[in-house]
Amino acid sequence: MDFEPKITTGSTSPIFRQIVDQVRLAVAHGRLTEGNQLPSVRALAERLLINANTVAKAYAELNAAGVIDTQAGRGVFIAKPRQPYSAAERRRRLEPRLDALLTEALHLGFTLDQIAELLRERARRLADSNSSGKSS
Amino acid sequence: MDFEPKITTGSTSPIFRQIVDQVRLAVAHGRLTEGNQLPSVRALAERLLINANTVAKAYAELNAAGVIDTQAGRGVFIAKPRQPYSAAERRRRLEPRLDALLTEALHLGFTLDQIAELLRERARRLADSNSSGKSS
Amino acid sequence: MDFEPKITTGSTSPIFRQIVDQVRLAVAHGRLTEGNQLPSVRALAERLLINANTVAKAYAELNAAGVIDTQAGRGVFIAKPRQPYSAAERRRRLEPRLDALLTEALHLGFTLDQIAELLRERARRLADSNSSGKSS
Amino acid sequence: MDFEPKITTGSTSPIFRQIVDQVRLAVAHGRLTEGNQLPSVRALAERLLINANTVAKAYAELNAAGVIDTQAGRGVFIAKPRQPYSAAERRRRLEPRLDALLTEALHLGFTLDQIAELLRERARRLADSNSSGKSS
DNA sequence: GTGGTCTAGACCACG
DNA sequence: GTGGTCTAGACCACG
Repeated sequence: MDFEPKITTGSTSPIFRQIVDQVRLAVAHGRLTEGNQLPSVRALAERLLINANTVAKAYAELNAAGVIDTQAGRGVFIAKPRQPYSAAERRRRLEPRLDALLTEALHLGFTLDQIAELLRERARRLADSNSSGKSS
Repeated sequence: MDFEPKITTGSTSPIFRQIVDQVRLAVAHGRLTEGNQLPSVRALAERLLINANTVAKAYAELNAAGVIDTQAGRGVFIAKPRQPYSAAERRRRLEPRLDALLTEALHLGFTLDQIAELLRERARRLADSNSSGKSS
Repeated sequence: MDFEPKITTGSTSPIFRQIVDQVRLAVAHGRLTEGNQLPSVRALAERLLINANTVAKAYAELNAAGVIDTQAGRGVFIAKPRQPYSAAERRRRLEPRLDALLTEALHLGFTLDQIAELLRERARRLADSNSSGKSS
Repeated sequence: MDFEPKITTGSTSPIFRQIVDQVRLAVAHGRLTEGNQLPSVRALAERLLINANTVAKAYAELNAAGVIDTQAGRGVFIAKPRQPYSAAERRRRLEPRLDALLTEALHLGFTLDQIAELLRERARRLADSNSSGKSS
């Protein structure tokens, strides 16, 4: 319940998406695991100084994606990890994001090999922070 | 002037972004170099059967990014390449996007090796679709 | 575009769900097929005398489920049929609905065999209305 | 009085509905018959470790449906079975639910035979979980 | 014109 | 107290 997302109001990505991404990241890092309770819609809205509907929208998306279980009247909990999409759908969902990343990285002047190496480096960092609990 | 972007009206990404990305990719791949002329806003809009405002918006973004020079009354040209960012700055800009991609991909159930392989596959496809599409 | 859902404001199921179900049913019946355009968010909201956000919520769910493709600035279209969920996830999603139906039907006094027979009968009706275009 | 519903707090369906459904199923299956006594609101709430209001709400619905008789100061009993609906009325009530289930299932990619098979499987499971769960 | 995001606030269902 | 639905209305992105 001490989950504390940070949002940036003037950012490129919408507030509800920042919440979704941070919950996913926290799950990927192992900071949130099955059964952990998230703050209530209203509590998180107050803490972040945003509208409760915005939090509700983020939670609805996480719910649809099977990341959290929402229990009306009880609260919001991290769900048992599952893999809802078919192999084809998973590729379908990842490819546009890969294309966007590639376009951006190539234009920044990175070569494909550099991008792949950076990717592995970030993945290691992710794995480390996962096992050691927290690192910066 | 024979630059011929391909746009997909039924795509997820906005038309203006497809144009921006394809110009940037062509520059990154060396298919468009300093001084090359691009079609005028109106010419490109007519050829692609899209709204002239959409092309204008794409060109405006490319102008602001220093990728092209719009010379009133003369035409639109690829600008002198500039590398305004230091190596550290380039990494700083790319890393959050890499992290977001990794989180999403790992969440979808892909392994790091699968992600790297898909990345190379998409890079091949992006290069192919851009180089083979020069004539109309 | 002549898609005309009927909603009941005092009903048990929320308005946005009624819209979702009717689009799905129309697709199942073959009355809506790939590429067909749906009314815009605002147009449908005006026609049904409901708030645009309610229609937007229905469309967002259909979008997430891959039933429609939403193109900002262009409109809403029936997507190419696809099967986004894994086999396990499909069962996971169907079972609670089967349980609810069984409970209701058994309490109404139907036997399991009667339920199964009724199910086939409704499926035939669905198939018929699909091939003949429209029936009551 | 040895009626012992099983509730799952982490479930999708509300607790009060789980109680209602289990009483209805037990009646439909003949495991509870006219005159059988159910635990009092408080007793059941304590046994299930849930709020007494939740049990009260379930009993209220069962009362309204004529499934149970609450006799103030005496207890809660299974009512005389009544079959208030004509055959036509029963079908009229079930069909829209069958149609909704079919639409959803076909949309998920199940064939009619698969749906029928799953239906029987769930019916077996519902019967088992109810009959084998009589003692605490 | 199209859809997307967000706020403010009401009302309901569930516990 | 918990989350869910809906309205009314502002503002933004895209074409």
